[in-house]
This record gives sequence, structure tokens and C-alpha cells, in this order.
Amino acid sequence: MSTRFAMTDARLPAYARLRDTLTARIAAGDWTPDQPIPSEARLAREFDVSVGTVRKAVDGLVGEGLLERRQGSGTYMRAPSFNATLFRFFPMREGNGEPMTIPQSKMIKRSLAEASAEAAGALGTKDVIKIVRLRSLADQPVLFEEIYIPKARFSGFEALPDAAFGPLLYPTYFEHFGVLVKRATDEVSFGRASDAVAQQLRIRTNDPLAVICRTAFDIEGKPVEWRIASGNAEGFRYRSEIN
Amino acid sequence: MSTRFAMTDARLPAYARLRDTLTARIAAGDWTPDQPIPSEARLAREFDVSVGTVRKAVDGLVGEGLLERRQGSGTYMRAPSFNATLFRFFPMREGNGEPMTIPQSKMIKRSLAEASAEAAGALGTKDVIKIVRLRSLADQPVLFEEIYIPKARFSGFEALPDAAFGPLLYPTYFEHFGVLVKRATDEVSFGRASDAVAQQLRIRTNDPLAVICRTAFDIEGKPVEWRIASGNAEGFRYRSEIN
DNA sequence: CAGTGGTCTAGACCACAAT
DNA sequence: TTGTGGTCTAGACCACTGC
Repeated sequence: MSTRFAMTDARLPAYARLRDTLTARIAAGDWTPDQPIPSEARLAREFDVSVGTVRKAVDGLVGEGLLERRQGSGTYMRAPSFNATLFRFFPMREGNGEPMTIPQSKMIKRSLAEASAEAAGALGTKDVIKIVRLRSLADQPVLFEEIYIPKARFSGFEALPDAAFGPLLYPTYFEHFGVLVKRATDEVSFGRASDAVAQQLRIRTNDPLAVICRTAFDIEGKPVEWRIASGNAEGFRYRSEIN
Repeated sequence: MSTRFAMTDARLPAYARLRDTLTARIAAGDWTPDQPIPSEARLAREFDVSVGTVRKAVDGLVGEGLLERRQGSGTYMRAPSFNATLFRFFPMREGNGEPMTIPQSKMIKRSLAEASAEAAGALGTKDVIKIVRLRSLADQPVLFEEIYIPKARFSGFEALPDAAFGPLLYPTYFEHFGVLVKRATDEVSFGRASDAVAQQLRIRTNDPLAVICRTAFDIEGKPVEWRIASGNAEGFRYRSEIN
């Protein structure tokens, strides 16, 4: 029995088409992270290719962090490992090396809005939902965030009950809207606190500010979120790996 | 004909041992970036494994960015692509999108020195060579750098003629000392300019400063450089990709 | 125990580069 | 034309998981 590949360039090699087909299934939410995807032998039969070709396709997705192999058990889709890295701006331990308390997140506002020029440029639309949050560490506010997501893909987000959110947004994006954030670019710069931001962060107006602008992309490379986060420049630390 | 694997755990699978052996040859400088390494068939014969196993070993190194395949031509070692990313702190184009002039680099001092506590902690030795540089863009000084490298691996560095340096250090590390930088971690924070730094950067003492601390690691994961770079916080931008 | 991924083989044919 | 990497196959046996 053989299944047709998803719409994909027929000139591509079989493993690439299979990879894209599997990606589409993941993006479509056909599988969940708790259940294994079909076995390699099964996929080989289904798509009428050899197991080796399936392995090469799966290898690619494992390399991208989309799938995860567990020997003897199966291959599973992977909730983006990504989230742990989102707290890179905070010093995660006290000066003495003690781990800090869990970061908290307070939703201040959600509303339909018109995107700023920068957000609209990144997202390709002015029609957005705006989210305002304040993140704290040990009851100290450390990061003030304004987040923009395209209305077209997150319709109804502004009306979700507060209980639907954990401290992290990306799992919510996936579970409620099928949007899987796969990659992001950060840009760190320096600024000064406006009245409003200073008040939220409990610092003085015009105090030095660390500013992180992020654009997040989904599995297909389309931008799905733009955010600007501000924190006190004193004590700020941003870690980054270069390879 | 079969060559022994490099000293490596015999319990590892063949492809992993071959991968490590090839890594060792690269680190030892057995090959240069302009000449292809032995063909897959040749390596298969030499190490008495199948071509598929060689492919898997090479695949790993290609994934790490150490090797590069060129269809029809051969597999080549790759000078670290890395260097282009080292200028991530500067806005590389003017506000209007015009590319900026090439960054310049002025060596101020090289000398044997005792490492600061932070540098010694990162490098695991106090016995270092210290390098001081000033980097400029369009004749404006933008970044003041203090760089520490372990004396044990860079013996004689302080005595090299100035002509031996291009604007980038990592190629020099490799060509003169066989040290291949493969990975680094950056940490961005904000501070204030000391007298000395302010003078170099032509800003005022106590002006806001962007500070980047980097630890660089070689192919075997050993730390080989620690540097602290400072620039005017105004106009500073640090880009980073998250995956 | 059956089923899964992990390793490895020994081929085949194709696409491309260098000569 | 020759030699290289690129794709693909159809098996084999091993290591591990879960029942």
C-alpha cells in the first residue's frame, strides 16, 4: 500500500519529499508528543520506499529538533525544547550560585490592535493581537513584554480564559492554535525607560534599559510572533551560543 | 589494507570511532582546506568498513561544520565559517541599508600576563598571553577588546610580527598554532565606561557600555580563549539565532 | 516475547566536477 | 572518461522497551 506524498516538488529526492510530508503532518497536528509516530518499517511500506530512505528523512527532522528517537520504543514528535532557552536574559542563579525561584508571568492585557510599524514589518500584517505581560523573579519585576501575533492565525486568542495560559506562551500557541514555533531571532540593544515601563519595572524614568526584540518563526519559516521585552540594564545578562 | 582507529573507546560503534579519528586528523592539521580529504571509498578500504559507515561518520562532521562535501569533487575540511558571525555586535549596514565599510582592527598590545580571575576561571590557567585591540568601523572606534589565550598553546604569539595578523584572530590561531575554534559562548551585559575604555572609544567616562564576554572552545571542547569586549551602548546591537 | 530503533553491509544507479 | 559525492535498496544482526 502506498500513500501519495504531500504536495511537494517531484524533482526532489524521495527522502526530502518524505521529510516534507512528515513535517506537514506534524504541523497539521496529526500526531501528539505522547504517542509514537508510525514505525520506520510502517512508513516505508506506506510510502513505498526502503527503510533506509525513511531513516534519512527522519534523521533530518531529528536534526531539526522536530522528532525524537527512543530506541526500542518509537519515534516521537517533540514539543519545542526551545522554551527553556527563553529565560536566557535572567541570571538564573543568585550571585552565590543558588538557583533562583521559578520565574512568574503576569498577563496585563490582551486585545485586538494595530501593529506598530516594526511589528507589522516583521509579521507582514497590521492586523494583530497585542499581549502585554510582566515577568518576575522572586516577586521582583524583571521584564516587561509587548507581544504581537497575527490575528489571522490566532483568532480568539484575546478571549481565552486566563487559566489557559501557563508561564510560557509557545505551548499555548501549539495546543490551541496549531502554531509550532521552531526558530527565532533575538536582537539585544540598549535604551532608556519610558514612564510607563519604569513604573512597571519599579525603576526610574530614563534609567538604562536592556531591550530584546524577537521575531519567532513557525515550522514553515513564516513569522508568527514579534515581541519587544525590556528589563533593567543593571544585572541584565544575555547568553548565546555560537557554532 | 586497514589502519588502526585513533585511541578511542572500542565499545563505540564503528562510525563514531571513525568520526573521532577523522576529527583527530583535522585537529592535527593532517589536511588543509584546499585539498580534498581521502574519498569515501578510500577511507572505507583504509579503515576496513563499508562506504555507508564512512558516510555516516562524515555526515556527523559535516553537521558540525567541520567538513564540507562538494559533489563530484570531494570532501574538504572547512575553515571555521564562524568568523563572519563575530561581527554580530555592529550594525553592519547604515540606517538606509547601505553596507558599511569593512571593519578595521588595530592591535594595541601583546604581552605575557597573569590572567584576571574571570579569564583564569574560564581558561583553567593563569599563565596567559594578553592581547589588546581596538576595532573600528569607518574610522570610528566601536569596540575595545582584551583577549586572553593560554600561553601553553600559543607559545610565541606575543613575538609574532604584526604582519602575521589579519583583522580576524581565529585564522591566525589555526594557521600558526593549530588551534581550531569551533564553538563559543557569548554573554552580553551593560556597564559603564572606565576612564581608559572611554578614552579609547572616544566617549565620556561613565557613559553606558555594552559588554560582551566570550569563551571560545576548540574542536575537543577545551577553552582556548577568553575575551571581554566593550562598546558604546548607544547604537549597539547584538543578533542571535535560537533554534 | 514481539516490536522498535541502532548499526552495518554490499551493492546499484545518478548527478556533477575535473581533465 | 574517470572519479567523486548523492540517492536508494534489501537485507543482516544488535540493543533496547514494553508487555
